[in-house]
Amino acid sequence: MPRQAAQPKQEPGSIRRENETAILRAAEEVFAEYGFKGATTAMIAERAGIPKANLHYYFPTKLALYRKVVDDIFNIWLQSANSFDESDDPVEALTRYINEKMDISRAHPMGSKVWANEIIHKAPVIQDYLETTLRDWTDTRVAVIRRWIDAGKIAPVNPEYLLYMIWATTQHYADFSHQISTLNDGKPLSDDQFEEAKRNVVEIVLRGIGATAQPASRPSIRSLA
Amino acid sequence: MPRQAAQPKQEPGSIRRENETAILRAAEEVFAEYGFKGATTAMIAERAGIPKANLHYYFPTKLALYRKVVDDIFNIWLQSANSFDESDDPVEALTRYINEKMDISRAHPMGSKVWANEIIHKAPVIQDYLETTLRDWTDTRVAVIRRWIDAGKIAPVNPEYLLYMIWATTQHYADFSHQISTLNDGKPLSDDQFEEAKRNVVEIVLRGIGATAQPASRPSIRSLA
DNA sequence: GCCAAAGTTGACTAGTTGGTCAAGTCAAAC
DNA sequence: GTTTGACTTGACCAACTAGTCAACTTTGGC
Repeated sequence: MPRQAAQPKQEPGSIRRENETAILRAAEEVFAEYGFKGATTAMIAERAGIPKANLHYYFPTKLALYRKVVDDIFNIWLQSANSFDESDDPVEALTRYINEKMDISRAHPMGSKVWANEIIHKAPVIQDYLETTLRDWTDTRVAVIRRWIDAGKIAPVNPEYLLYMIWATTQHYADFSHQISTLNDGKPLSDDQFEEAKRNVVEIVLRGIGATAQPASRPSIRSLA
Repeated sequence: MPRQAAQPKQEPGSIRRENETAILRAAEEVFAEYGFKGATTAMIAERAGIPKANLHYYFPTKLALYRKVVDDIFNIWLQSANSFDESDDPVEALTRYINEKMDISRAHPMGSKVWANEIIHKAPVIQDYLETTLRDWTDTRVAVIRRWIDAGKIAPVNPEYLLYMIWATTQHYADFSHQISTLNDGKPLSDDQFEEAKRNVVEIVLRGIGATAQPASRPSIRSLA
């Protein structure tokens, strides 16, 4: 409730934290649905239950608020990175990674939409993330996939394009959820349907790269090429 | 050149057609890059090389212009439908369809972005397309895929989720082209790279659904389930 | 050469919106 | 009970932008 006031000495920043959280939550929704330009600070303030002037007390400009939203999203994004690295077996690693990315699409659809919006609009705010963190992350995983190929564990596919397929498909369930709902009789996918979708994605990708369904270590066979 | 004037009787609408085309081309680019709200009619007019007032002579409102852009995009979209139906063999049909969708992503990336923007923003303008044309198109193709499964030509995957994977992956090359470029040393994919990406997508999807690489008619085996 | 219809355009307006500001409120510390 | 610093908020403004308009030009047909 914004109606309370400060305990600056006792619990410094507790009101601040509470209000910032409410604003950020509202901002993520509004930015996702209307884009940066389409969103208004008045909308965000209303959804957060505070006057517009109060929003500007916590976030001096619309752009600063937007940056914070994007920043939070990117950190959630990176959390899915871990799941890729927990195993050196392609079946296990990719199963985990795809499931994790699908779960993020389910749990944070707004964040995914904001991200998609950014990329479509040529990343005016996140270009540095793309060139540094995302770039490094991708390079490392491409190397891992290449090792799997060299070890004969998966078919010789292009690692980048494999990652793009995984990103595209998993994020599609967040970014295009409105289209999916419309094609699903106007109702969002149920939990059961979503689990089925996850299984399908994992299954098609794993079979698609010639990874065995069971995580078994096969003798290393060098692939042609 | 907008500097010419009318031949209303001789070639009725030729200036009109020329200017409308220039405006629509500019509008597609600007709407793709900035979204509906972020785009301004002044930007579009400038890119089309005409004064803003002239733009409003041809398209009374920004929304009317946007609708026309979206309408054109959807028609290009539907053209890829044909490629799905030209064969009843899954390998041939899906190879054709995926390649066609990839080619559209390459040739009309702006259109794809406008479409993605619309869906992310809950389709304020195209909801009727989703509920009618796209819905019908999807239902028909789902039935086709189901027949392939029943005939044992492909593995028993969920047809909807297979289509989503194909849509997501192929459109990713348009919608996320900026991210792809950034990860590709800041340069757009070359023609060779793009062809490789196409081959990878086709290969992974076909293998992923257990379709044989060579279009061969196998004896119809009923799948379990 | 004159007319009508199509096309062109600079200047204007009304509405929207990000951001400011001054006048407050509140509660703990002293 | 007064001070201090955090927080709140209605009213306001400057910038931007979709759309209008009236005066103008161009062109082909007669």
